[in-house]
Amino acid sequence: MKQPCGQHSHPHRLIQQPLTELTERLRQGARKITGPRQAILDVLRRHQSPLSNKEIHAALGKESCDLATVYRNLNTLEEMRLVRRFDLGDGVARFELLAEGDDGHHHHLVCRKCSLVVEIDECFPADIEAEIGRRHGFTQVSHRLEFFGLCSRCQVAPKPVV
Amino acid sequence: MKQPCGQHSHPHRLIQQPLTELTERLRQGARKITGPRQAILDVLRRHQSPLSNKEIHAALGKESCDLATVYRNLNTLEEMRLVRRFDLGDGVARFELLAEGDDGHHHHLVCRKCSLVVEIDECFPADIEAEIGRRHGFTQVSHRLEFFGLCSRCQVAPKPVV
DNA sequence: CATGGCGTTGCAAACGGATTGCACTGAGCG
DNA sequence: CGCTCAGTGCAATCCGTTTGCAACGCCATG
Repeated sequence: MKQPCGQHSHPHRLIQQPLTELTERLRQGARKITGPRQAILDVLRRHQSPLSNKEIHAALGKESCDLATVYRNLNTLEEMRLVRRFDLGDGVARFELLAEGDDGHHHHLVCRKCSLVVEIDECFPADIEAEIGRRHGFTQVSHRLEFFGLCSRCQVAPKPVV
Repeated sequence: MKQPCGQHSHPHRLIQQPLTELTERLRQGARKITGPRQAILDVLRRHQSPLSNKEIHAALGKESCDLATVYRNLNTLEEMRLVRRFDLGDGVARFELLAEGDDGHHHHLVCRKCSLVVEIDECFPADIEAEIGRRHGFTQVSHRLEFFGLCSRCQVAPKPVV
């Protein structure tokens, strides 16, 4: 079913432009540019909505690797700030590609039925965090904010459309 | 270690005032007033911070019951709007007692190190939800908002104080 | 272009929170 | 005071995620 990772004959084909920059960032962390690593980043590059480990694993084509490797890599990539982790509240971690220099701060509007995810611009007045922190003696305050609702499709269709 | 639930000799002792009201709401749902049920509500009544299933189970004294029963009861109680479920992002569900008529809408400020939880008043202008929904074709929009930071204790102490 | 170290991978086992099937118990109605 | 069905204990199970270990392979260095 799965095949060993060392066997792909064109290891760099999927990486298009950001190879240099990517290589740079990987090297800085004493990280290696492996087949699975590239393939995972490539899957994220092709999707706009946050993807779960399992979804990413399923989307890997012939470059597939073990699910555990997907987990490990996403943890690593998050550490390196190449991806951002989202918690949509269903107990499944999802990830988005993070652009260079981008702090990736935005929120999501999630459909309760079909889990459709829309990116949201709205956010807090930034000073509220500091204010809240000061009021309660906290520092380094950040926040997590997600909206939930019923998307237009699920309002009419009683059955979820995945 | 655990003892059967039927053995407590004073089944109603812990319930103080809200027995009538509680009984009312339980009866309406064709629910029974059992020992574990009372004990769980009582534990929540004695705490202000949200508690996990495991914490609640540990806090049950001689009224203890099976952990599975704690899970089942909290699901039931949430359904009945007697408690509110919080997701603090660590993959563990936590619960707070919900007062009669209270919609329980508020948010938390959580310490990243020691998991201290403080209740927060700040929230969104209510119309933002509707606005966001309208803009993206969603209805019934709600939100989840949590703040994370370093509490005053953990700012000085490098080690978490649980 | 060969070599070696260490970061990475596959595989399987384990982990932790949560759920569930089943037989038994007991709350509360008539 | 019985009957009935919600509730319970117990153990098995589920699912997302992590981890131990041996083999592998990326890549800095010679």
